[in-house]
Amino acid sequence: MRTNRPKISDVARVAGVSTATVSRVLSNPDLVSSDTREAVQEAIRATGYRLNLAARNLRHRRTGSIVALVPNLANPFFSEILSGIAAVLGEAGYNLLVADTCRTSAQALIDYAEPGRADGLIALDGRLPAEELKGKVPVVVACEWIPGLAAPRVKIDNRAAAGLAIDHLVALGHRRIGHVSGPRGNVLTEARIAGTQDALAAQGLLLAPADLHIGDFSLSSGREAAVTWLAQPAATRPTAMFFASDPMACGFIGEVQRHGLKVPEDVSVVGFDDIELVAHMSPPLTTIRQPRHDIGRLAAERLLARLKGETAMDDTLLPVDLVVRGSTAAPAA
Amino acid sequence: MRTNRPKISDVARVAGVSTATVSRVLSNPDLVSSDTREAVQEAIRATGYRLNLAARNLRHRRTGSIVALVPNLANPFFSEILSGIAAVLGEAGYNLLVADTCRTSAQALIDYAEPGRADGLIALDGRLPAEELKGKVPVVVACEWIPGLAAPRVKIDNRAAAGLAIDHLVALGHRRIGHVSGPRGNVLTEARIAGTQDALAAQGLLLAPADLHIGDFSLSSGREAAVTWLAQPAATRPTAMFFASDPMACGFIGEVQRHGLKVPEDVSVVGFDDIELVAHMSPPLTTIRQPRHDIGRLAAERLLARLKGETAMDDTLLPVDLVVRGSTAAPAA
DNA sequence: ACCGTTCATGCAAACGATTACATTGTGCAG
DNA sequence: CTGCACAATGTAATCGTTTGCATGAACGGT
Repeated sequence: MRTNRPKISDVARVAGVSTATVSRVLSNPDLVSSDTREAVQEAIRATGYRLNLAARNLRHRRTGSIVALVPNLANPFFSEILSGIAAVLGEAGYNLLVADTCRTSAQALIDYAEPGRADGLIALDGRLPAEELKGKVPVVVACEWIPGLAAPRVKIDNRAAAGLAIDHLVALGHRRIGHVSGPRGNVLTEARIAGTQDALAAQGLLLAPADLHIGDFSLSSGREAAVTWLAQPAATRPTAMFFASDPMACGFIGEVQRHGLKVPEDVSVVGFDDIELVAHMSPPLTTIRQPRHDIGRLAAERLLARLKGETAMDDTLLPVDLVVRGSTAAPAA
Repeated sequence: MRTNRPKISDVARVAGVSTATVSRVLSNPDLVSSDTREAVQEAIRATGYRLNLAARNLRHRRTGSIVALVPNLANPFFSEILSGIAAVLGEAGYNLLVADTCRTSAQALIDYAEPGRADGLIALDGRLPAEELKGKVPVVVACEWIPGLAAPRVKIDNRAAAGLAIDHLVALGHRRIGHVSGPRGNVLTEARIAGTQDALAAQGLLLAPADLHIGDFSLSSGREAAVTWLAQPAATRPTAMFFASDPMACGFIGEVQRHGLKVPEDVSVVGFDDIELVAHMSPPLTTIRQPRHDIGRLAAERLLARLKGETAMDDTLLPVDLVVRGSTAAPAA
């Protein structure tokens, strides 16, 4: 570490003023006369001075960073949300700290919520312990939510989104529709299962227990669902499947095609998320589009507003679209 | 901001010792007798004391964070590298700061390299200005590299990787092979074009100017390459295409299929990166696998080693594999 | 009984900025 | 000419830790 980095007192000496004046030039230029201001700025240039953020933060009792807790950094779904968060925070002069909740110890995660570590926290993971987050830095939850935690939430209406998918399939003529969910215990999983059941019920249909597969959002769990589905007699298995994530839908389609069946002729498929690639597969995937970048942006904006004193705790619900592409069609006669 | 957060002096008062002793319990427990140590720990518990990192960092003249500069956070390719970086840094007790180079002003990016902001920097973007990074925090470059910057690099052998792809296609019997590259000015672009040309030359073949498409790694640029390719007379256009990224290969395949042609029957396709989804498309994509997670891990480890005093600046080259799947076959007779 | 070690602890000065308060100088009204 | 308001600057305390140095107690060897 260079020990010779110029500090504010060096600038002060060169400019022939006190450190207070230099500091004022830096953070409140109007308070100093234009003559001195220019002399100080010249001295800053001459010395190559750069502000030490740690010192400023200590004095201001803030850190200038926001931490985002992400369930899985490698998942493109989350990275696009992060991108939205980063855009807003960068503009506002905040640093973005990220931590992968699946690779970090529980204690370390809670420590991120300590003031002194970050000024605020955006949780993209609903499985964080509500109790441990109370009384620490302001929190906003995006996508998922944390039961029992009083924090603004930015998300979509998952039940309604599932309804869109089911209604589309029913309108095409499907009567037996299966669902591949996320892992048990995930709040999205429950909301989307409930939405599926509701929408089916509204049409006088039922989600048979055998047609509900518990997955984990990953490609391979979609493939496993395909194996089970393929093992059922063709006459009685669902003619359409609704997946709680696009990767699962892709895994399913890949496996089904490998067995010589065709999508959508032999089975219709609806995904969830609309990640970029699925529009270019064959068949292109019908799916529910989530405005991921906006979710990130809004979550960051809500958090910044809270840091400025806003106290509203209400949820923000973003609209979703059903994007109809080639993976859905009327069932075979 | 709670003003009543207990500080080290509160703990000291409760425990009946000096602040120095409390500090030693925290960072160097062996220096204090077990009696006092326990008293202090009890006082810490009683007061609910939590260390203020900003203060410690100020004193230690370090920040405890590493910043990663990513060209595009939303790109799954980078997010998996980030995941590797996060894994290593988290374990070592460092924070991971991320910034999106395409959404951040040039000055702001350079500021990240200031000591006081972060202790080190991992650049995933080769277009950062080498001059501006000199004399600041230690840097490691991953995937890409920055010409003129003396920093360890962690990457793959891009020329050799391109060679693997070309050799595979030639071995299948292809004689006219096209290449869709990344954007001009990107170091990977040049290396992969050179590798393609070298490998073709070694087989007595040539990359015709008309068969080199300049893309930008995105899906849509792959689709544009398909439009151009489709417009060429079927008899004389390339029978195989090598892409500098998987998304471009997907965009190409999607467009070609939409026009009723088949992969690999009508054209063989090789991608680059092996992102997770492409194994499940139809046809599954033949591609070059990059060990993304390992690239991230190694880059982080190299940086930590530099922070501990290691001075070696040599490059780390990671092995790549050709993953042969269904998108390549012998050309039609 | 004396003295040099060693061990445990305290005192106070850093780390590098910000800012409440004090001080000085200037202009202007009375 | 006096006094007051205000603008520009300086002085020094502060943010919460860490750590070099000093101190004093305990101990063992002679």
